[in-house]
Formats: sequence, structure tokens, C-alpha cells
Amino acid sequence: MQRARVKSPRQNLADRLYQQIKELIFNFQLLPGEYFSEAEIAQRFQASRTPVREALYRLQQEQYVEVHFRSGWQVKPFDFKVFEELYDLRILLECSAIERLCSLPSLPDSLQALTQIWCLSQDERRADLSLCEEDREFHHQLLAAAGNGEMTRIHTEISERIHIIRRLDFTQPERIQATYDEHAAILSAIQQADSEQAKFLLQTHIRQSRDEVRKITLHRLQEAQRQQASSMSI
Amino acid sequence: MQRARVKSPRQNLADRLYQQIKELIFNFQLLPGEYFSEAEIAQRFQASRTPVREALYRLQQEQYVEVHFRSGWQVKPFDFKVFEELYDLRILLECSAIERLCSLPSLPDSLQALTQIWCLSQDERRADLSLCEEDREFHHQLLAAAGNGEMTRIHTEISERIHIIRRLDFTQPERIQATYDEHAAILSAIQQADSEQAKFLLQTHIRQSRDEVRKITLHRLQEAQRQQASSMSI
DNA sequence: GTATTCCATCTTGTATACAAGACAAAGCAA
DNA sequence: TTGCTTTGTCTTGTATACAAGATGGAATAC
Repeated sequence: MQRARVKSPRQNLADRLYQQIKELIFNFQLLPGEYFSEAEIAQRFQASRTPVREALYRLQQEQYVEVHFRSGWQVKPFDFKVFEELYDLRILLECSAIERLCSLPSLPDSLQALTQIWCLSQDERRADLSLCEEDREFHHQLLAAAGNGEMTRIHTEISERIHIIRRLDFTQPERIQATYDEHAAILSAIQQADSEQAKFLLQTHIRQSRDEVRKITLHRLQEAQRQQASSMSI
Repeated sequence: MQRARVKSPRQNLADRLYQQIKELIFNFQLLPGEYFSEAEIAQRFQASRTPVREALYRLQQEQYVEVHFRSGWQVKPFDFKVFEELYDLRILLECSAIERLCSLPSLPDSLQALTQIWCLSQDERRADLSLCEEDREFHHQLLAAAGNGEMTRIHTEISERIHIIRRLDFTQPERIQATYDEHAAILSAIQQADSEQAKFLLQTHIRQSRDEVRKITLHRLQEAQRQQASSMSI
């Protein structure tokens, strides 16, 4: 008979590398479309190729990078069509969550907590970049509260993938104010169990974000690439 | 300047092992909850641990197995709650695909082709187990025709996970007849661009499949485990 | 008999060695 | 110059060696 066994008590080197390589990509230190080798990464982080490969294969499965047979790795080039698809998938998942939430007899506590963060008067609101994380948390909590673990897992995964461009949008003050307004309105509709209204608001909210991102991304991307280029020439 | 590079021209050993280990799980040669080690797998397939590990980590990301820190691997135990969640996610994705399809001016050719497979008279119908694959293909084509590649990718992934229990259901003749009828009705509704009717039929179809599976799985699972046990004792 | 400690064994995690093939630049022929 | 061949270097794919720690049973103390 088997005993219960520990479930990875500490973080592997491979896990750390996974995070660190992902950060390289998100910070545009590895640019979309750029080629690199396992040895480069291993040297940069003072590790051997084995855990680097493990991290890279994980990133490959999550669609961030791609391996070419004996010819190195490549950061997946930006594909705006894919981002649009991911946004649509997000809308689908979150609308489904809203429908579920509105059919519940009472709201879960986790959603009540969201009110304290988002339903604020103008002068109580924050405007720093950490709000981008709060925003992700808002949408994540919608899914989590709806109670379907698999949907939540998928939603988290695609939110993470969208994050790389979504972040670029979160520096504009008027967008931040709009986010506060829209989140508050969505929560209010859910509290009134008005499923149709909540879904409409959410769709508008996400589509707006999607359109904003579509507008600014090319510009910001070039900016990020220039920054990267100049920092490398120092 | 970088050249175009080949994209894995042949199948890796790791890829093959991934398939083979997955088959072990699907055939219940590795039972849900069972512990095993990398070395066992490596020896069984006459390979080294490296590609085995790569395959296992991939299976771990897809939720089939789990690694325990320095204490071996485990096939994830059956969790019926998860299967229910996956079924609900499938319904959501396929209903979304149907809505999209019904809004198109004309049906894609790939859907027309499905009619030839499913809209058959009683005596033209087949009844072998290969229909299980056709069934997956049917639902896959719905997603593919709707045109959202990411939704299709996710749908394929969860269909694969459901397949392990879905297969057990596909031996009952009356279930096969019902599948023919229901697929034909769904296609017909889509052809008439009757989104609501198609969605209703599809939901009923998938929920029925889910409920059937729920009923028989425990029985069949024990059967499969007995078979496995007896083949091992020979 | 029971609980505890210790140790041999087994497992994964990581590093390294080697093999097979892709790539690119140099050399060469026309 | 242009195109082809060759060859050396680089990259991933796979095998193996070693390290750190988990597990389980035997030995021990009581």
C-alpha cells in the first residue's frame, strides 16, 4: 500500500527558470520572433541545459515559444488574430460565469470582497500599474466564484497570454478610470442578478480593452523594442 | 538575418513516448491513482529517462499524471467532478461555435461533408467502435468550422481528456443509434440557421452522453481494472 | 509488543557527455 | 560573378552520471 507523498515542497530550478524566461519574454528582453538557444539561457541563468529545456518545453506548450529541430528556439511572433481569438474566448468564459453567478441564490463572499476594491469614489481610486494585476484578479474571481475549476484554469492560462499586450494598455489614466467604472457596474448588475445586463457590460468592457490594445500595440511594441535595443547597446 | 528553419521534420522519441504512455493510461495498463517511476517507463520502452521525463512533464501539464518530489509519478485519480466540468466546458464551446455558424451567410464545406457521414438511413449506419473517433471528429469540425483556432485547440484538449471515459460508453448499440439521430438533427438545425434549436439539441446530446457515462463508468472501470489485473497475473 | 532511530534503497532533480543533423561561411569551379 | 560543394561550428536530441532527499524496513531501546 502506498503512503501519501509530498507534492513538490519547494520550487524547482526548472520552475524558477520557467518564470524567469517568461519574464524575459514579457519584458521584451526576448523579442517576438527572436531566435535563441538553450545554451544562451543556461549561461545567462548559470544553470545546465536540463532544467532550461524543461522550462522551455513548458513554455512551448503554453504557446510562448517554439522549438525548431536542431536549429534553436524562437519566441512566437505576435499574431493579432490569436489575441482576438483569446479575447473572444475570455468573453465566452466570463459570460458563462456571470450567468452561473446570477442564478445563485446569494453571492459568494469572494465577490462581495471585490466591491470594496472597485466600487470607490474618484479620490479613493489608485492609478498605478499594480491595478493591472487587480484587474486580472477581478476577472479571475468571476470565474473562480462560478465554481468550474477547469474553466477557471483555462481562463487563467489565456489571461496570462493576453497579459503581455494588455499591460501596455494599462498606463493610460482614462482607461484606468473606465476600468473602475465598468467593474463597478458589472458587479452591481451581478448583485441584482441581472444576467443580461451584466453580460452586456462585460462584453463591452472586454471588447473595449481589446480594441484599445489593438490600436496602441504596434506603437508600444516598437517602443519596447527600441528600449530593448538601446539598453543592449550600452 | 535569420533564415526559415525546419519545424520538427520527424517525430521525436519523446513525442512517441508521450503517445505511448498516454495509451498506457487510456488502456488502463496504468490505472488511475497508480504510482510508477521514470525508470520503469524507460525500461519498458527501452529508452533513457530524458525523453521519458519530457513526455511525462507534457502529460502532467495536460492533467493526466502528477509528479511527487523525489517519490515517483502518479496517474491522476479519476475525479468525476472534473469530468462534469469538462463536459460543461465542451457544451459552452460547442454552443458558441453553433451560434457563430448559424450567423454565417453559408455553411463551410467541411460541415456539408459531415452530412454524408451522419445523415444516413438505418441500414447504412455502422456500429463499430471506430464511430467513437467519428464522433470526436464531428464535434471537432463544429469548432474548426467556427474559425476560432484557440477555442478549437482547447476543445481538442478537453475532448481528449474526456475520451478516456467516453469510450466506455460507445459500446452500447442504442447509444450509437441515438448518436446518429442527434448528430443528424443538430446538422439539420444548423443548416436551417436555427441557432436556438441547434444549441438545445447539442446540449441535450452532450448532457445525455455525460449522464450515460456517469452511470456506467464505475462499473466499466472496475471491469477494466479486473481485466488489467488478470492479464498481469498470467 | 511498541515506538523510535537508523540505514539501505529508490526516486526525482540536475549536470554533463556524446550523437545526429542544420546552418553558414569558405573554397572552388565554371 | 554565380552556383555548387565542402567543412567546421552550432543546436537540439538522447544517454548517462551524480546529488539530494523521500521511503520503508530492520534494528534497537524500552
